[in-house]
Amino acid sequence: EKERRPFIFHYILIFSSCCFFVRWEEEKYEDGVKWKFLEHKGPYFPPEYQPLPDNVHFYYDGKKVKLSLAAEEVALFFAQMLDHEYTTKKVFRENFFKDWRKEMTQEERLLIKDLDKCDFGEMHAMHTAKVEARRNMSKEEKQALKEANQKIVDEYGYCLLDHHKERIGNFKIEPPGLFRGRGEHPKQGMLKKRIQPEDVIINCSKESKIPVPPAGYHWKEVRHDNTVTWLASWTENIQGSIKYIMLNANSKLKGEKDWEKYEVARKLKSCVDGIRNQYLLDLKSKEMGVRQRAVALYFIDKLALRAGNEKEEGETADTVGCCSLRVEHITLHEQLEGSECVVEFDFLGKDSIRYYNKVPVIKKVFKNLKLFMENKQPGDDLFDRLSTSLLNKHLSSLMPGLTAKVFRTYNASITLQQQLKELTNQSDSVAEKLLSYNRANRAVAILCNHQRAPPKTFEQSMANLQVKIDARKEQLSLAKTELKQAKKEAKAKGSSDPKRQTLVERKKAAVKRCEEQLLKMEVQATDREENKQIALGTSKLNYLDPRISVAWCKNMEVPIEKIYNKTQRDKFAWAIDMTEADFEF
DNA sequence: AACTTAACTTAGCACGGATCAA
DNA sequence: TTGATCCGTGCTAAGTTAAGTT
Repeated sequence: EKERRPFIFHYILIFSSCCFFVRWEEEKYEDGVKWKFLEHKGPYFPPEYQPLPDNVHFYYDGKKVKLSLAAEEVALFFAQMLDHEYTTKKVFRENFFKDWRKEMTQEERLLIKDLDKCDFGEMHAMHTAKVEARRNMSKEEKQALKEANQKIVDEYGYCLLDHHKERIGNFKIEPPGLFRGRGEHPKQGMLKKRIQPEDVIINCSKESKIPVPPAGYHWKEVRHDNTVTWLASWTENIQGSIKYIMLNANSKLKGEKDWEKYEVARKLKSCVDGIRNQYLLDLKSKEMGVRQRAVALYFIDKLALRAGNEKEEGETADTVGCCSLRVEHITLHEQLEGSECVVEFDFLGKDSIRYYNKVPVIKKVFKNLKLFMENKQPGDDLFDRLSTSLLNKHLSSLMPGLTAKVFRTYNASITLQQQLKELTNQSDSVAEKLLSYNRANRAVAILCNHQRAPPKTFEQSMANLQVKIDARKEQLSLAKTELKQAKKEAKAKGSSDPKRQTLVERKKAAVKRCEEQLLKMEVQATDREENKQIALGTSKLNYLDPRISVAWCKNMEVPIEKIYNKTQRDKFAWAIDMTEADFEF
């Protein structure tokens, strides 16, 4: 099936409408309507549980125990994870054991009372062997497996939305297993239950071919709601939240939404000065709530903090964003490392990623913070008169569509644009330009605190690269000597011998190629070192207006493939198609 | 409730060295 | 000796699903 991008046409109409007054409005549906026709095959269910073979056993207190099917399945979830740190954590083990016991028969429950007496060794070994066997499959077997998977994608991976075939993002029902919460999650280790067709709501057009549930089962519900974009949903048993099956990022619906997001952020660019002036004035307000709002906004704008919704205690890991900061998360320094009025932040943000930063702030903010912290305990809210809904309500009154996260998008994108301007030179090589691009990207990732665990093999791979660089240096000096030699010989015998001349040319080319390769590797080493703990992908995919990158590529004559891989080019197809070199965010 | 953002896990693939046939 | 191909390693891309925002 050929790719298609109808929404690009749509955008072009919107844009050209400024100049030509094209009647593009007809393209749009009435408010809230996302589609007129939606047809799909429903979600793909994970395979049924396969009981243990007869030669694999579970032992309790040294004795062989044949578990019931349900208990065995859950035991295997744990056994499979034995290599993982999770299974050493107290909370994880306790949650697992509690939920496992719920799956046991009365008899099993009476016997199995202590997780420490459980021996999952054979089950774990079986799992490891399976992983190994899979790795060692023959080419033919791998090919067969690949084809089988492709068949599933072909059948379940696409839907028909308003006459167009669209890729679905996640068409598979999440398989059962043990919940892997991030950070100190109070529910880690709990049993994430198997989803049955009876749990699944299907959303599609009335007049479409309704997806058929697996034989012998029924859907929970089939509905026809064209004001939402999801194709199927179910409620997950850990938090009781709803999971959705939605379209791929390269779809019209997602692409349009993405484009809108950046348009809102660009609108903020045009009024951010006024908004900044306003919150600077608000720092002096008589109303405490307004002052707290102003300080929070100052942080969100300056530091690109997330909004920070309140969270239910005991349901999730203890993490915070701006509005939910507590007194214990900041330390005030009148004087620190040569700066005045420094705020030291130390808290766990989304995914329990630590945010640590020392930031000089203006006096008024500093004074307000002191005031907010007066007579409070470490565990008290810093902004006790503020919530994300209050903050967002205020923001939307300043500009339609403005919310806290728009500042993150805006500051990320504007930073990229500035950094690219500052760091890149037309005369640089492509490798150097790419290093500059990555550095600009990195500045954004640091601003947004996008971290990653350093790769396990980091040190080794840096060392390997260094070895290669040294080898190339050697090669280069050799090539240079050879060039000198060739030149000498060419001169000595006079320029009449064309063979000598071509040899000189060839040696020159070799030196140049060698130099280029060396530079490329040295640049790569620098880039990798600087990127050790920084994740560039998140900002690239979610915060940086792709049109900035596309325009930069055009200006710098860098092929777009150098900065966006296939998936990213698909997702940003709209930007790649519409953006001219003179685009400005 | 619906949707975006996020890091982690796994799959797949490119690359370079080893091995083998011609 | 040379070119082809095999094979393991290490990295990137894709997939997964948790955790945010509105």
